[in-house]
Amino acid sequence: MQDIILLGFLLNGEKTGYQIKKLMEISTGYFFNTSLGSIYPAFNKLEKKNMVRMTQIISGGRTKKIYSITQKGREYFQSWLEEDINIPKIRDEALLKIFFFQNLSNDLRKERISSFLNRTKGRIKELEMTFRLIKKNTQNQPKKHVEEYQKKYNLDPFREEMLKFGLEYYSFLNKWYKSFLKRMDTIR
Amino acid sequence: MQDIILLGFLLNGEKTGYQIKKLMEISTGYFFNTSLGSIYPAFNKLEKKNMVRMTQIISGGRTKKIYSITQKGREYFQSWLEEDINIPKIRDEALLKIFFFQNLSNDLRKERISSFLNRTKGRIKELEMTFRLIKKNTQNQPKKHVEEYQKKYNLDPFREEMLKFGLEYYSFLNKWYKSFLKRMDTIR
DNA sequence: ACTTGCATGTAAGTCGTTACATGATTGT
DNA sequence: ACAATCATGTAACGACTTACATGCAAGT
Repeated sequence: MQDIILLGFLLNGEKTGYQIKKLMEISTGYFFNTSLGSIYPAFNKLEKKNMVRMTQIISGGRTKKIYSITQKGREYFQSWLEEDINIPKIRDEALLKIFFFQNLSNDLRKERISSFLNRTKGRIKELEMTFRLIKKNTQNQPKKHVEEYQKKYNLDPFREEMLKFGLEYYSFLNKWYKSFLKRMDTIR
Repeated sequence: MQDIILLGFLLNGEKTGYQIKKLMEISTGYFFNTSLGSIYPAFNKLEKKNMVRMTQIISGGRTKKIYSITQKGREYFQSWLEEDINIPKIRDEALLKIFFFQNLSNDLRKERISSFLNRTKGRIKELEMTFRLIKKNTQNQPKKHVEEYQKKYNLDPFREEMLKFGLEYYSFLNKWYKSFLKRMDTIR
């Protein structure tokens, strides 16, 4: 899966590992993120498998390794994309904690859920900000500017959909935990 | 986290690794599951750390290793439980696939989402069945029977809540993907 | 002068899975 | 007889993360 996202990001233009990391943070960040310490070795492996091609350049005194996707890489990515979509495994520490909540005092239970709620609200605000930024840069703007912006962030309608999904997902979480907090006292 | 769930399940009585695996499948299964191949080594490590105590018994010709939690294990579990709840990382392959949907034909997009929807419906039905089973065994039943049942499955109100959460979570997914499918043709 | 960001890389460790291997008991 | 379930274990591998290590460039 690590490989896939690297290949995917190379589809619309060559990039360095560092660039991809930055792109991931502002786009797939909330549902898929990976560290630089795993991106670089991953690229080395992909190069050995002839999935990507590397060009070393010197830009402003800095050495950069720019990767582009090969035909083989494209085919590999495509076959992944065409596969059936697996139901996500939710490995959720929060749910696990609540599963064992019988062993926690009611006061601490409420405190932890409240603080959790605050952080999900923060997450929602972050996503809302990204969304507003997109809208601002794609609505009522000269076409050229919009295209530049979309190219820079590799934006497309489906990626926007994913942002919307994130927003609704965290809203769902927020709603559920809020009502859970309310019910808390009545739960035994 | 692997360790934590093992310790947590030992809180209400000693168990074998195999038993815990079975319990996991019917209770935490949809949000946290782990393989036998990692449970056994995990127990060995926990024993070395004096978090659990092992008693080897022979029951019906079979050798079993029954584990019980120690004081040290209890403390370790408790300190985990009392910690702040982290926002879950959703590492979702489904979302990643949709993120790259621009590279898939509209026909395949629809097909994949439809099949995905069918499987989430299956998941919902599974959870509904478990839920009905609980209700059947805890409502209008002699008290003794209910207690036995709850003890067997380590049932408590919070664990029931987690089942309800799962149901609502998958319903949310279902709803979102359904509307996504409908919108599909209008998305570029 | 100093901090932040750009840019890459390695080593150690964690955490987990799948596949393989064994063997007994229980139900059909 | 045969399949399913109970019961344990190991080996190989995979996929990461964190911490460490280096160094230049740009802005304040």
